[in-house]
Amino acid sequence: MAVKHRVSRRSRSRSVGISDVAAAAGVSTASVSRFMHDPMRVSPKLRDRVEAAIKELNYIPHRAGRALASRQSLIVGAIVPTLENAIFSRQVMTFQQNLRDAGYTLLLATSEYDPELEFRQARVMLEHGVDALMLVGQKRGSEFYEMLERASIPFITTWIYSKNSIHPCCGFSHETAMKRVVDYVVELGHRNIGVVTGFANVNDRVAARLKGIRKALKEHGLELMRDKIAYSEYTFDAGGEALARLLEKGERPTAIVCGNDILAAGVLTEARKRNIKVPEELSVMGFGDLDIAAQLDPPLSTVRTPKAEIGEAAATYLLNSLAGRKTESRIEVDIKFCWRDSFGRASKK
Amino acid sequence: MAVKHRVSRRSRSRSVGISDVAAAAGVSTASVSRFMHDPMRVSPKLRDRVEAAIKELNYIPHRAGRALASRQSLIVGAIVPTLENAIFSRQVMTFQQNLRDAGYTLLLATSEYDPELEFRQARVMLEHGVDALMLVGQKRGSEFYEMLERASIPFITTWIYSKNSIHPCCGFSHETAMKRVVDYVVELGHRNIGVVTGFANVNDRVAARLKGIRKALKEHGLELMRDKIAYSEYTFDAGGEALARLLEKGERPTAIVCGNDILAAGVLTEARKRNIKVPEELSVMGFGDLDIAAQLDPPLSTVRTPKAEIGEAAATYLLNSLAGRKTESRIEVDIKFCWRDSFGRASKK
DNA sequence: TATAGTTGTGTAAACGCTTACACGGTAAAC
DNA sequence: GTTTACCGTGTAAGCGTTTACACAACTATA
Repeated sequence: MAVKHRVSRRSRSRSVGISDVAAAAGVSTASVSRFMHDPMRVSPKLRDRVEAAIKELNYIPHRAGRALASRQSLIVGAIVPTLENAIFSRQVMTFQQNLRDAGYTLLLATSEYDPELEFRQARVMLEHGVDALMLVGQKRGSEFYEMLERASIPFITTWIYSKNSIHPCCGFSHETAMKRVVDYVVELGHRNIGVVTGFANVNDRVAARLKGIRKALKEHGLELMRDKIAYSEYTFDAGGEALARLLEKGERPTAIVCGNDILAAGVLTEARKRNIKVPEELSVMGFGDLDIAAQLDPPLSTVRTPKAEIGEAAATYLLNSLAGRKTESRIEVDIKFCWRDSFGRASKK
Repeated sequence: MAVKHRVSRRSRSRSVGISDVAAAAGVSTASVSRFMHDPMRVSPKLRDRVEAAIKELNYIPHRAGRALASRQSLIVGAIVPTLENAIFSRQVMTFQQNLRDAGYTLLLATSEYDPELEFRQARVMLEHGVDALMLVGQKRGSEFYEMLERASIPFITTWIYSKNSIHPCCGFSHETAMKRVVDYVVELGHRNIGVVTGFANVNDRVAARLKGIRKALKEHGLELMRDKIAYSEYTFDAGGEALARLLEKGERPTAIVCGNDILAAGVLTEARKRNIKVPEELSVMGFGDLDIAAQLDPPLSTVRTPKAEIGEAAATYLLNSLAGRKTESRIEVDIKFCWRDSFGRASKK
């Protein structure tokens, strides 16, 4: 004969729940739930009553409850190295917009190029029950992919493409891109080429670009000497310093190929400081095509990468997977070579 | 005599839950829960068994369950207008890092400067049960703030500051900042000043800056004529076009004050295109101090805003509130005026 | 008129956690 | 040797949803 009486056991105030709405409208919670998902599934009479009750109570459904019961959170995760690089912030923005239009919300984390941190963040995302996950690059330990496997959620790796990639991917071949750049650079008469790049050990895209450079040079009977490579952080100043280091050693290159536009801009500034004429004495090539590239003086030659397209394609792939639609899991996007004034023929000595 | 037997009613496979771990370790779910939160609260023997079971089963706790039971999601939301503007991406990045270090995860949305969209996104965030929320600016309908009030979660508005702000805020006074800029501009001899700015109707910061400009001019007996203002989208090209419009009308200004660095960069490019010498014939002032400002030619004068600091302070405020610590809810950050080569004395005719 | 669908609704179990409360066992205090 | 306190653990209710199932009230069909 135990009379169950509800005691507020917590200090925190109970919020308005579906059962309150149901009570107020004089219907069952099931009906309210059905109304929330598709108002047309309930009778007009009931519809009005529920609608009124919801308004009256300022009811806001709680998705944690839904997530638990329906086993989907309507949250999608993304982990990118940083938002300071515009290529990623652009990608994330587009990604988010596409998710939102499909009713999903974005859970975002940055890895700061730290694999361990990336792993921890991915775990947290799984704890939050993300329905899908977007990542950057593919280089990570097997335990990472095993974890994703166990969670059995769709995921995609971005800024990377290979037609026989094991994992879903969306991007382009950095190796091929850079090879084509260097092919053309050599064609323009450059033989002494310097490289300013990010650190290859933490980043598979950097490594792939270097590989492309080496490959192109080799085909032309050239070689990339160790002292022609300057590794650098992704900042303007570091880019400038990298050029400085390159200039200290041996004969001055006639062309500098950079890992991204930030570095290239730094190189440009440093060259100006040193009164080295670009492109007459030194040609400079960027990578990525940030919006600023065309605003620099001289306008920077670079490789245009479709940041927004990658974000959108990644979202589309994941949404398709979630909806059970079959889609291509290896998506190649187009890049475009933008030859602007910062790059010219090799100066004849 | 109804024997309850568990039937898998769903196609989706049940994931490993706390009760599985409890069963495997031969303890109660309560103990597992206690272990998860503070391993030292359970005996060593139990600790080992639970630990083993967790590893064995690859148990990943499900935060939706926790959120429901404990009434906190460990998620914090942020809504910014866009990530394309580096000031916001920088802010968001720092915000996220600080949250992460405190065990929270970031739910991110963009409003695209659309109040209605911002409202919808905020609602979704509340549905997701965010524990706190970061916003940009203060201009929004009362129903927005009422909704937050009802949810009774801490929130903060950023990029805005006033010592008698109703809402918690973190930023600086755009009005004062711009007034000081223009005070100095006038001091440098400029009388004919053009303004290139974003659209004021959607954005309280833009409006405040314009107010500051007007105030400064008025104090010096000057007035901002309508045909000296060019409204523009936040892109390089639009900034250039805005300058073009300004130049079409009346006497050419000796100085252009811009609402942000993107616009200023566009102005710089357009001036170069037109062979207008900066700063000899035309001085240009930006706002915000993006990293690129110093890389432009000539280096852009601008107002340095502490993007990262705002993100961090916002996170700190919210985390303090969540922890029940008292903190200042109106946070003013410092700005700095960077006078570089793009700005000089007014040319004497 | 009897039968088979169809439609709309309610009931109640489940989702994976947390936590108030109860309880037994050991240690400390008397 | 009793009393008191504390500590570690288990029990079970509850957090706010969804959804399988049952069932009643219709409508269409034979």
